[in-house]
Amino acid sequence: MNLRLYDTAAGDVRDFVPLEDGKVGIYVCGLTVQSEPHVGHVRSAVNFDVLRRWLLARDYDVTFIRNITDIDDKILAKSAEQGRPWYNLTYDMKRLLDKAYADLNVLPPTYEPAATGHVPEMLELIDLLVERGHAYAAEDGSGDVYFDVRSWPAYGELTHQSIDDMEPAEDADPRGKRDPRDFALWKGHKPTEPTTASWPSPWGRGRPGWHIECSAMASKYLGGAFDIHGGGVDLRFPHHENEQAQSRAAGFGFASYWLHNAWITTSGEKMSKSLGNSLLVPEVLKQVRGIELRYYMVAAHYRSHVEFSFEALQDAAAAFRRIEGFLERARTALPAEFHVGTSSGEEPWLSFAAAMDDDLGTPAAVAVIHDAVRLGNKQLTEKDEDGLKSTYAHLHAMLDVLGLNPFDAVWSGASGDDTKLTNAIDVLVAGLLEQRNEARAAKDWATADAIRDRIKAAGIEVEDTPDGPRWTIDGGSN
RNA sequence: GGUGGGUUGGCCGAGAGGCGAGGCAACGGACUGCAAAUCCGUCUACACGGGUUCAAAUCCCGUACCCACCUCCA
Repeated sequence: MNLRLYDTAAGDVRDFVPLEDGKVGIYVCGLTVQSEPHVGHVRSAVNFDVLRRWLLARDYDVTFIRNITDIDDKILAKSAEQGRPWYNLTYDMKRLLDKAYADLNVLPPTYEPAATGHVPEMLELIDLLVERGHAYAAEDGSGDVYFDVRSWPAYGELTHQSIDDMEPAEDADPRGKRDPRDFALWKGHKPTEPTTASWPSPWGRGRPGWHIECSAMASKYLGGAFDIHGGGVDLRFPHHENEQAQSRAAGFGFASYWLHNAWITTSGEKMSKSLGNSLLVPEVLKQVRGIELRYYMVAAHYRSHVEFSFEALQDAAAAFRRIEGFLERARTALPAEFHVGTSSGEEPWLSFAAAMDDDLGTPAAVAVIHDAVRLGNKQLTEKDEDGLKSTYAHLHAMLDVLGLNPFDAVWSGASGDDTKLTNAIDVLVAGLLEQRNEARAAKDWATADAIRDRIKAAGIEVEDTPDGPRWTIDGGSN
């Protein structure tokens, strides 16, 4: 069985064959750190995190580079608006972004290069493009350097467009451009912009254009040719088209596969257009736990639009709690010394793997997980310990691939205070449950139910099981 | 104008010629003092109009509507 991925450049699903056996290099366009991360922003990170985890599960040696863009027009505009240095804005936003990633169990990349740390590499690349006749300094003395799209016949190949069919941008400022579609590799410093946002170059002080950073950083950390380049659909054009054009014009092979994740929208429109803060990651995490939000994202295919709604989010959370509930019951039922091994060529792993190999078919993979949960619940009631061990172990392995294993240490609070608290509650609840048991033994149902209601009022759910009552804090363990 | 994607049941969300993913909700049953949880069962579908085929949600043609991108965007 082979992994197959949808490649935007090919417009179809292709067998994944890495350039070097057993190794995969991935470059993902991260965020421009100019505002607080909302749910839409983190989807991309979650989607590509799943890709990465699946490749790791397939025993690939994965190098995963995800950049941040920390200098651009918007950053300068916003920082000016907010009356603080641009580098303070980007630094703050980056810290919030890191927190959001961590809350969603997105693995840290191998490295996270920032544009401003790679100006020399970009200048080197621009120089090479000028030398090869694919770039030119603006003729109006602005200090800009442009990529010459007409000099690169393959321009448009990634998004299957021809230059002549492209609508010139309404606000295109022709300045010193030879063709309105030429794009900036380097932007000459403007007196209205802070000098801290400019770097020396052969063309005078200035700052990098948007696209060049990814070309420079990808080749620095992954080599001139690498396996997978990812990002949101909106980046296909112009960003990725331009990246590919300039890299290939410079003589690099660049990416073999292009993967693009779809949007999360609200009321049918892009989140960036939505007003209000309710979709910022920390806000959403007031309603559901990080693992539940992640489940919501993983349960949809990465190439499908997700129409965000809190109702759907709550449904997803309920579905996830079913999985979690089983795992907790199974863990209690299994001997404490039972350790989960690695998964192998058995069901349901095989079905799960087949789903994942099919262009990361997480919806089908999640269905396999639910089937396993149903089977496991049956094994639990039938006291089929061997079967239960196997199901439990497989679920661990599958959930690990999706980054959704509730027992993963990342989901529990950072402090050890949780355990203390749990123990304290356990002692208190145990006392009440003892009273309730006495009442039940005396068939005094009114008293028994009153005690249960009282515990419930504290947000603690009591369930009677064949092995006696057990309690859980409402809505999971967060 | 060009390019790409979509429309599935009460809701979410897969599938891509036959064998009805899955979850949530609802209903019935089992279990329970009652619940909860769990299990078993049931129900509501493929935007519209044609066509191809023994067989279409799936392929083809057309129509409608929606979304994204065309140099700020995850």
